[in-house]
Amino acid sequence: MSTAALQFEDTVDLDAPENKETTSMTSAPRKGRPRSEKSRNAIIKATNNLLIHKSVQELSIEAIAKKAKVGKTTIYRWWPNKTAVVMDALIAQPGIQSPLPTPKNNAEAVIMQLDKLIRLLTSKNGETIAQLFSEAQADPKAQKIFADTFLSPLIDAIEFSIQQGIKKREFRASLESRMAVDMMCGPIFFRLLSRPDDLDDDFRENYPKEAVRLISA
Amino acid sequence: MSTAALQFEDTVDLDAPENKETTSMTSAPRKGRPRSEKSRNAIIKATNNLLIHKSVQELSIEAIAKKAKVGKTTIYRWWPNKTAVVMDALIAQPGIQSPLPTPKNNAEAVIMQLDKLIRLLTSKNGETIAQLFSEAQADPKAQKIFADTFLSPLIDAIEFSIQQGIKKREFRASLESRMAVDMMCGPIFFRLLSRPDDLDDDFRENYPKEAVRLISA
Amino acid sequence: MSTAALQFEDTVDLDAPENKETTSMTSAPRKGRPRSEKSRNAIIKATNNLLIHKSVQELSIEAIAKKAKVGKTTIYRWWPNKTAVVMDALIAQPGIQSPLPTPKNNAEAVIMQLDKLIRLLTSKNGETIAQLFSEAQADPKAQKIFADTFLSPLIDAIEFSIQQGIKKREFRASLESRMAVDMMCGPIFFRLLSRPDDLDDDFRENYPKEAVRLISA
Amino acid sequence: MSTAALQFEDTVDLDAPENKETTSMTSAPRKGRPRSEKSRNAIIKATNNLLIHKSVQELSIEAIAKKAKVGKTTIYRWWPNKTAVVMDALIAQPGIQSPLPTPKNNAEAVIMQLDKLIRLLTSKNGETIAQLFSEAQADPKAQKIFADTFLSPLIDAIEFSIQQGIKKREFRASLESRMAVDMMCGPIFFRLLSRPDDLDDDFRENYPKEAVRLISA
DNA sequence: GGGTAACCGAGACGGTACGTCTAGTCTTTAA
DNA sequence: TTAAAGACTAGACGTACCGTCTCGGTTACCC
Repeated sequence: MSTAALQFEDTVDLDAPENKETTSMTSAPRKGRPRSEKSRNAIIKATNNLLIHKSVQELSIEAIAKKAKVGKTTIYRWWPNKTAVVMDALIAQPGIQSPLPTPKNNAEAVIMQLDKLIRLLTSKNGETIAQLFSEAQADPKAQKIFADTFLSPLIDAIEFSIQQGIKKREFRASLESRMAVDMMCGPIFFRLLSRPDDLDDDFRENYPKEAVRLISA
Repeated sequence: MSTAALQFEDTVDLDAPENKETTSMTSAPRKGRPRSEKSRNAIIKATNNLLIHKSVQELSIEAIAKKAKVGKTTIYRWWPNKTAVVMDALIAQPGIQSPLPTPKNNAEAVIMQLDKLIRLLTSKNGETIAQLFSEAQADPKAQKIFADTFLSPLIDAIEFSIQQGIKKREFRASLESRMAVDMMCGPIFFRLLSRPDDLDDDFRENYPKEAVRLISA
Repeated sequence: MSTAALQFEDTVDLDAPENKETTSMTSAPRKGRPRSEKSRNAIIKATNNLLIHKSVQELSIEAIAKKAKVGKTTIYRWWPNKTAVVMDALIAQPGIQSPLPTPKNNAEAVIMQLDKLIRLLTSKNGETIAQLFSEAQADPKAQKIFADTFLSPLIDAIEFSIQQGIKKREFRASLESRMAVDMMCGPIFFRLLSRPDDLDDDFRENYPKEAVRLISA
Repeated sequence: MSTAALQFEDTVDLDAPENKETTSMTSAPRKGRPRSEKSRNAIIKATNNLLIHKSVQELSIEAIAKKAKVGKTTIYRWWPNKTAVVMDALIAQPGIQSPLPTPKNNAEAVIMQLDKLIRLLTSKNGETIAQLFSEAQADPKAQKIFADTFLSPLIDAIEFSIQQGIKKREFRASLESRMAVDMMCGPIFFRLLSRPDDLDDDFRENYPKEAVRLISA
């Protein structure tokens, strides 16, 4: 999904999926009227606008269609459900994917990645992401979309750094990388979901260092 | 909320709240027809039965009322929302609260508490709890209910153990107890929500010890 | 529309119109891509197949297009509406038009025409015709198509016979031919629409004679 | 359904049906909130208002609900389909049922009944009735409703007069009453459906007499 | 022991959104 | 150049629930 080699240039690489439903990269000479890019943009924009004042749960496909001046069918044609639309809308926002500066070692890499994650979840989209994460719980389809589009790229990158760190003896050799990832990211998401207000500057300042110290050799 | 002194006898004490909305323990000689305990039980039972085949999100007040042969109004009179009903239904299940044996030190206490938490989330109710946690994201009222009824008792108990541990020099002095709690519990919930299948015996075996080791002095 | 002279050779002449929208008989070397006869046949066939299980009202252009594996536009380009398509599909069925034997007088002519009409409406297409007649009520365009293609040829022929009969003193002189036609055909259609089951052999046997007797001198 | 004895006082007796879906005549102590008569009236009124500018086909349940400020469910709860609503709306209009003066014989009775029928079909509701008649073709449920509510009362009354007339030797003895009814009513409905504009004063003046003459002894 | 107050079930109410379907139009590529 | 394919906007369909309301009835307490 996300090539580790690219991690610091396009860590979260949310636009990579090449999801055949939403993008047509195939050069097959498609017949008929092509998908309207204008409609797609209108839908994404409308969704983002509505998300400013509403929660994901309150959001309705109907409202998006109305605001985007688009037929409901057009939305259902290209996205399987609300979660998928919101996901795409989220990704389309500028600043979601920003490259990280090159770190001097893997500890610093992880710290930077955690810091970035916290920043992301603290931003005005944090709440939306939390809601998406939640929404996904009950719907395996949505869960897969969330995992593929958002969670995996993020986690894979961190895992890669940790694996590198273990190899280079920066981190403890006894570490299982997957559990290490959970230990790094878990607390952040737990705060997001349980006490989002405590996801503050103070936390962003201290947590990454503290966390990385725990796994350092 | 939950007195720390009781932690090992009734740690999770989910039935304690005496929420004035759901129970009337006040001995004030209320007028009128008293609440029908039969109806309450029917509702709880119906909810639990429905939860076997449906997710919390799929569950509807209407369906509960129908199954319990109860008027919708009766549900709305006693519970503010679906989350509250499900919560009560969950608590009513046997085996949710079980006292823990007395630990020989605070490290062991935390390990036992984490183990218990994992067991709880791995049980057949784990999924329901995850869904409740999620559902709560969009609705502050539900969030408060979930926190008060489930999360706080649990976390407070762990925090108490950690504080004790810090005081007794079992745990690192530099620790902020709140963050330590997040570090202990976060990874568990993160797995629950992101890769519930990895919340397995192996994890239950290893994680608590590993986690506690990290904060030990 | 239908020349009276042809009445007994091709009374109902449903395929006569040479409607420029539906057929291209002009030998002018039309430019551009020629109309696909394959598509036309597929549409007609699909329509007839769908009519076996569905009423005209339940039939949709969309369904026809899908079944015929044809774009909706292709249908819209060649037929103004559903009624027109169904009409063409009906006509394409074999056995709709059959010439009548030469009658010995106008009374017999009318009887034969009524008998033929009843046979037509009793056949497996009778129901479809009734539905077309109905469908036309709400849509003037459809009404015109139905009248031109089906009703007028039929009625004109009967009216012609009646006019001849009046002239030859076979029928009462006081008769207004238009009203006489209504009196002949009305009861048949009324039964068709109100109690189609009563449009039976018995009726076909007795009605035409009875009706003609009423207008005979 | 319609007692013949009442024919001239309440010939069409459209409000008789005592349809269990729409009226509750049973003295059973009904549970639950009773049906809102206010809503029922609002729906009927809205339907009639909309029918002024729209055809039955153009009419939508949604539009009725909106105009009547009523939930769609409320309409679906009490009427099986659009046809039924329109039927009830039609009946509710004043002047639909008007008693006829006492006739001096059965011939005059039939003439008066035919005249009334033509008047009814010529009135501003004529078009709606034609559309209902049509709409009913494809839907057996609607057909039954139309027959029971509108057609039967009307036809039964005429048939009764004809039967009386036959008994009293006013009409030909060879007549089968059912066919006679079709012969009387068929032409009227045929004109209504095929050339409604010809359903004019002239026709109303002449047809009934002409028709009755045909069946007179 | 009658009155009264709060409960109970049932179920109708006005609404909102769902996901599907169809109509008729518009915009491409293929013939 | 036109045909054909298929995406487009628009909006109705009938269903499911929401949270509220209004019934007739029941069950306690309080005078």
